[in-house]
Amino acid sequence: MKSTASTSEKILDIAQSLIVAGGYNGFSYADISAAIGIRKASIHHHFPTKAELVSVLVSRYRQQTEAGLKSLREEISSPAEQLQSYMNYWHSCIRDASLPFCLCAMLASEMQMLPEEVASRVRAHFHGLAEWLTSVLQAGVEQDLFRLDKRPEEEAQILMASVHGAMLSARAFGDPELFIAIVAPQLASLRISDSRKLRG
Amino acid sequence: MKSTASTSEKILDIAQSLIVAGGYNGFSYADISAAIGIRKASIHHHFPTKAELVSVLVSRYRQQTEAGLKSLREEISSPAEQLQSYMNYWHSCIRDASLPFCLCAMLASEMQMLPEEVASRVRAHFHGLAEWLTSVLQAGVEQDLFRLDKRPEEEAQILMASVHGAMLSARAFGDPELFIAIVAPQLASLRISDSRKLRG
DNA sequence: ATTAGACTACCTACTAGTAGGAAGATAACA
DNA sequence: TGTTATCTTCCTACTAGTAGGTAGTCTAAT
Repeated sequence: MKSTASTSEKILDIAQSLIVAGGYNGFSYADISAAIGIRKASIHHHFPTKAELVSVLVSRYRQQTEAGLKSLREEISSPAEQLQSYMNYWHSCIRDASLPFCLCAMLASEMQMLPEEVASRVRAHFHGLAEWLTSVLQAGVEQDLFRLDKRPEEEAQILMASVHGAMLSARAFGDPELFIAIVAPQLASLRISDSRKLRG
Repeated sequence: MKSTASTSEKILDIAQSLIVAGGYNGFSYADISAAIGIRKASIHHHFPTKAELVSVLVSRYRQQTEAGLKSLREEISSPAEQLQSYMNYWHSCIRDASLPFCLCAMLASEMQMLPEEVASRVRAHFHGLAEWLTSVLQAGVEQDLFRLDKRPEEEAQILMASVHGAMLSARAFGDPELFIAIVAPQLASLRISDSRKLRG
C-alpha cells in the first residue's frame, strides 16, 4: 500500500516536502535524486525543467485542495463547522511537524521571484480557496449563523490571508498555538453567538 | 548626501533589498557585485562568508528597529498611538513598494533552512520586538486604554505574529489594504473605546 | 611601513539541463 | 509461435554556467 506510488508521484512528494522546508530556491534536482534514489537525469525525464516540475506540483496541490474542500462541504452541513474544520486541519498540521505544511503559503512568500508559470498557478490556488471561503461565508449569512462587516468576497480574502500569515508565523516562532490564537478570535467575530441570537 | 555610505554599508543595503525580494537563497555575491560595481572577491573582503554577511545585516536591522521603536515611545505619549504609529509605518511600506519590506518577516519564513547564526539573530530581533510590544500593551493597560484577554506577553506575541503574517499576505496577494483589514480589527479589540469607557 | 580596500585569477562544488544508450514492457504482425 | 517495432523508464556521461570562497597583487592613505 506504499509502493503503489509512481515515480513521478514520488518526485512530486519529495519536491513538496523540500519546498515546504526551504522554498523554491531551497532545493535541487540533486536533493530529489538523493531522496528517492534515482539519477538526476531520470527526474528530468519526468519533468524537463524545474519550473515545470513545480508547476505540476502546484496544480496537483490545488486539485487535492479542491477535492478536500468539496468533501468538507459535503460531509459537514453547518458552514460554521465547515470553517472550523478547515482551521482544525491546519492547526493539526502545524502541531504535528510530520504532517504537511501549506505548499502555497511557502511559495507565496517568494512570489516575487517565482517563474511566472509557477506564480500564476499559486495565484490560481488562492483564487479557488477564496471562492470556497466566500461561498461558505455566504451560506453562513443565509442561515443566520454569520454576520459580516464587509462583502463576503472581502471577508474571505481577509480570512485567507490571515490563516496563511498565521500559519507562517506559528511555524517561524515554533509555537503552534499562535495559529489558533490569531485565527480563533476572527472566526468568533464572524459567528452570531447563541446569546446574541437569543437577545436579537 | 548619498555617497557618504561606506562600501560595507552599500553591500548590506543591496543584500537587504535582495533578501527582501527573494530570500536567503535568492541572492548571490555575484548579484551584489553587479549591483554596486565591485568584484565578488572584494565583497568577501568585507564579509568572508554569506552567513556572516546576513548575520551582520540582521544585527544592523535589529539595531535600527530598536532605535526606531525607542524614539517612537519617546515622541508619542499614548500607548494606543504608539501602536497605531507602528502599524502605520508598515502599512505605508507595503503600500509604497519603493519603501523597505520587513527583512525578518522574509527570513522568518525560511527559518528552517537558515544557518544557525542567522536564525538565532532573527529570533533575537523578534524577541526584542515582542518586548517592546509587551511594554506598550502593559502601559496601555495601566492607563486604562487597553483591555487584554490574555497576559501582555501573549498578546504581544499574537500581535507580532499577526502583523508579520499580514505583511507577507498583503504583499503576496498584491493588496496593501489586506494588511490593515487584518490588523486593524485586532488593534480595535484591544482598545477600550470611548463609549465603553463612558458606560463602564 | 603598514594597512585597508580593491583587484585579477583562480578553485571546487554544485546548478539546471542535454545527449545518447540499455533494459524491459507492450503491441503488431508474419 | 517468434520477430520486429515502439514506448517508457532509467542510466552514464557530459555541458555551460553559477555558487561560495581563496590566493596573491596592486595602490593609496595613514
